[in-house]
Amino acid sequence: MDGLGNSASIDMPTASAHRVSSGERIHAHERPGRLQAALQKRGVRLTRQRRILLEVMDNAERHLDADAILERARKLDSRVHRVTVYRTIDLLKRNGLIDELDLLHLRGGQHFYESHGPRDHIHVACLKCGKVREFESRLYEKLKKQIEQDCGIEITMTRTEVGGYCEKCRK
Amino acid sequence: MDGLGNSASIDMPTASAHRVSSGERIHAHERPGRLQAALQKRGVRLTRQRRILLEVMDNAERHLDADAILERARKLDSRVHRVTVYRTIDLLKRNGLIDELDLLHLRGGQHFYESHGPRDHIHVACLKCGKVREFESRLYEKLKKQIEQDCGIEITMTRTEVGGYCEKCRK
DNA sequence: ATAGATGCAAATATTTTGCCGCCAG
DNA sequence: CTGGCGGCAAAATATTTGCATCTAT
Repeated sequence: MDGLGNSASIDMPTASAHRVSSGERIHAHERPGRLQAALQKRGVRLTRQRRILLEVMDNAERHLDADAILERARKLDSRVHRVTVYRTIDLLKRNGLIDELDLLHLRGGQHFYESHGPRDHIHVACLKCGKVREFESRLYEKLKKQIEQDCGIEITMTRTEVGGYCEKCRK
Repeated sequence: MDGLGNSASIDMPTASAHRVSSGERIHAHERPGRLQAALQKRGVRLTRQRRILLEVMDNAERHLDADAILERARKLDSRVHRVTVYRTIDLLKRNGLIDELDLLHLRGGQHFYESHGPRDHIHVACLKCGKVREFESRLYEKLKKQIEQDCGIEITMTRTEVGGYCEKCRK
């Protein structure tokens, strides 16, 4: 049941941060921190709170919003301020290191972030149970090429979010 | 320069509402109002303010946010309240008559709305000049079918937003 | 030493809610 | 007539900004 599409079931964000850890293939960054390395290479100043925030985002197994990031960061070091979370998110966005998602605003108006790897993917959400999974497809890559050609645009970011009812929730 | 892809250049939302009126093919609802007709058929009560709001949305040549809708509505009848705009948007969403877009939050956190026709389309935005155009493609339809199959989901809504730099802005 | 980062408080921006009087059907 | 609808004020949610202080380099 997959073929082209990769998948990773991910729980919807909740205030109570608990991982589902669906095991393998979450993404692929472990100890040193991809984000931290990237910023360092760009000569960005690495402060105590940045290190913590980057670690949180690097190790997140699901899409976190600002609030969830803050919560996790504070478990590591309570001296992290909410404003710093927003400023760090902004820094990472400006450097093109993370993607901002809305996940169809299933639970409010906030944004979710993911440290984006090399491959684009689609977010597929069940409107009933809230599960979100990621999906990659060659067709998607083809579609983007078509858009670039036909619209004469050079694409730098994409966001595809699909909502519907999953197998379980249809029964 | 088109083929599969339909296109319609649309200005980015601005406080000062002025239409670009790129002429033909904006969508396809004129006088009586597709939205109004749809609600009437469903037996929804049609109040003075609803009629106005539906007219505004039916005749919009570009994607409007709540504020722009209010502004236009007030030009027709100043007795329309902001809260009513939100409640009407909610009504239309619940009835599946409009789509909610973020347009990549090019200008803030607000949402944009469009009275959706039968065909899904992709929103392609230039990150520099802010122009948004719509794009339809058979490939997109195929992709959705693939997602339904591979993810076992029954898709009820999709949102694809693409950002990049258009021909003019690359020069 | 110093440019840039953080903390704190307050401001913004956007959307939602409670309550009560009003109007479309 | 009456139940849903709209107005108003206030709350809620999400994010940003000004300014003084601190710190990584």
